[in-house]
Amino acid sequence: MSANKWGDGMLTERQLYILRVLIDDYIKHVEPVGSRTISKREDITYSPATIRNELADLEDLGFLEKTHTSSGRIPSEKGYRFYVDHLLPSLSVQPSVTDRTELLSTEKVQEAEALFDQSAKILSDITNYTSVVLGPNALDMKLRHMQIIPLSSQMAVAIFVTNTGHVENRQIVLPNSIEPSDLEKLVNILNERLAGVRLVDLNSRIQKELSSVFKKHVRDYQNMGVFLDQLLLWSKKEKLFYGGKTNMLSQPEFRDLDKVRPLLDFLETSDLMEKLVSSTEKGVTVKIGTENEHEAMKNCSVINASYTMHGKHIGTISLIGPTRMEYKKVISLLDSLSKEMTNRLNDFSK
Amino acid sequence: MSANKWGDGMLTERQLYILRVLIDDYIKHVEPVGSRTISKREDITYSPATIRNELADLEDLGFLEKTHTSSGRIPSEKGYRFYVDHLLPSLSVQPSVTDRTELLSTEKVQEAEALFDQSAKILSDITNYTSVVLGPNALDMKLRHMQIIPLSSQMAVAIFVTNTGHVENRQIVLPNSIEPSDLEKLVNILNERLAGVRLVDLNSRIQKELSSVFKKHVRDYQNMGVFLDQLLLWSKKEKLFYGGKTNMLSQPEFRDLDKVRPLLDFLETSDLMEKLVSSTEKGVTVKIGTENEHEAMKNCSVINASYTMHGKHIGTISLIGPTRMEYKKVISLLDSLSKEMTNRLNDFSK
DNA sequence: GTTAGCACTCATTGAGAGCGAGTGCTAAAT
DNA sequence: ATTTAGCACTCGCTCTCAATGAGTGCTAAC
Repeated sequence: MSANKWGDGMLTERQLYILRVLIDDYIKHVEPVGSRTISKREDITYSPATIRNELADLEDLGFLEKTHTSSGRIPSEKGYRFYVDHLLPSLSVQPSVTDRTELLSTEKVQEAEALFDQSAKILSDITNYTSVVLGPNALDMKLRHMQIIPLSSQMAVAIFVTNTGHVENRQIVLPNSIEPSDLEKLVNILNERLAGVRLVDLNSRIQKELSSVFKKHVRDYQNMGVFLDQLLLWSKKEKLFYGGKTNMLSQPEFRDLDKVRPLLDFLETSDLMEKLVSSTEKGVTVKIGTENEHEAMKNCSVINASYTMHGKHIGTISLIGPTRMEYKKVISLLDSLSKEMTNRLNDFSK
Repeated sequence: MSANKWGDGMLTERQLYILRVLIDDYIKHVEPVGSRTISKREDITYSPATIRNELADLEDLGFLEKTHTSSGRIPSEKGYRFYVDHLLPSLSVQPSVTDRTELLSTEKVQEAEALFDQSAKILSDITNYTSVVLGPNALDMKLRHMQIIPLSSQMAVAIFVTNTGHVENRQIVLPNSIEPSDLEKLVNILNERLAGVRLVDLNSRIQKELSSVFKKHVRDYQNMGVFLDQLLLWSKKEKLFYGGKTNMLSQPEFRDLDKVRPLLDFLETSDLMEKLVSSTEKGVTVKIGTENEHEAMKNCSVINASYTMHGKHIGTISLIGPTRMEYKKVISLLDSLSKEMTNRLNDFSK
């Protein structure tokens, strides 16, 4: 009789099996599972009483919970964690799933933004959960070309094109002192010297390396500092693409208004969302319940998968649903979808 | 005893007064209002029985409804319409309201987009309803400058700067045949000839006026047509800014999940939203219930106010809430907020 | 024209009974 | 030493029923 190590004790094969069956059933039917239900499965040869004993043990070990004294069991957070880590069948990709991800390929998705948006929409459609794509941080991209286009004597638009074809722009106030010829020189210097530098590094690079050059070519250098700060000081902005924000409403565990409200509010106020779906690890990661370290997410699981460009992790595609998620289906789906995104992205840059 | 014309009949002063009091009360307490409640007001000198007679008449005239045979009255859609058109006290601006709209001025709002976003957020915060700002259609702005920046031998980014400082950009595929010098010529011609033309009109203008010029200066003119279409064919995109999307959940009439769901879904799928909050009229307009001509909005009112630039209507700021809205407060608020937005916008372009 | 009085309606609330799915425990069977 | 049958018990859910109370419409009197 083989056994697995987990925490303090061991689990017998039978316990493992019962735990798996119970969680599968609960995920499917969203109702506490009793001993009779489990014993009815044709591949189970034990009586309800035996199952009950095992269930009591599994509850003592912290894998299961009861909703009230005489109810069936539901998985605890620890139970889900164990299920995801040790009980998930090998991640075979269902054919039906790959069919759907191919949608992504056939749709005419010309630009990266559209790809992210499409991906989020498709993912939430398939799963009926809420999906979030964290787009690449444009400021990590490298400068290809910049330009300043005057609007009036005082105002101008600064435009930055990155190597990925992304365009950042901002309105700036021109210093009174500056002359058109100086502006032109400035832009030329920046383009010559700073091509290939990440947008976010532009400002510090200038401070370090280019002050001498500027002094030589540009009049009124002291005013220039303020201007350059205005031009190159970025506020971090990563773009989030959502799909199925209201899908939470169809999850039976959130039937109650007071329970969905914090969730939906959380989805709307995106400043915390970024942290939630950021992932430093490659591949698919699963965070269950309180592992997400946010009150509103305590009954949710977040699954992240990262996509890459030229082998570098640049963003994530995530799924948010109740802790009782269809992990089996969803993990493999996210895996293949993130790979598909990676492929498509690298096609763009050909 | 004076009277007002409305539909087929007349309403006595007393009826007008009772109707107003009832709607005020219902808006405040969200519960059917009975004759006793009305008669208790100190400025009412009649007994409940008299009120009942009047209420019965007002119901016959279609201004009021009952939820069941022995309930108090609630306003009908027609009732609200009459209330908004004839019973609203003169739109005096509450001091508390102006205080809040000044927030807009003090916040450092540098760009138009930020202004719209801020406005939507502030509006929904004050009112606890859902707000939507329909941004100006960038394609109606005039071309200030355009540029094509190559990314690779095949791909390039086209950038269009408008007179308002807005930047539109798109990735394009370069025709095989085109030479860098030709591309430069093309851009020069476009900038010389098309400055001041609305983006949306660029393509047709070229077809009409510039084909001869191109033939003279640019080789391989036949391929150029496809390329220009790709470059200048816009898909309409107007930007929507939301505030308080989940505020609907705190409205007592939408306590029920099945009732909010369609609403929230509607708010998410924005393609119909644009039509809902578009308004050709200047000033503040109110659409009540089914006047909005969308199933999901049948129990909602939409209040639109347009903001302008150089006297031209360019967008709207709107509020979506239950038909039982605090019209009094909200209409004057929207009026002043839209004016404030107009001021701020015109400050930008100085 | 106004109002007091009264019968009537209907949504809401709470108590109590019955049901059923589930448990834990004990003692017998394997 | 396991496994299982049997049984008492718990708890949530649903149904019914009666009481309550806010409201109405109508009629007859003021």
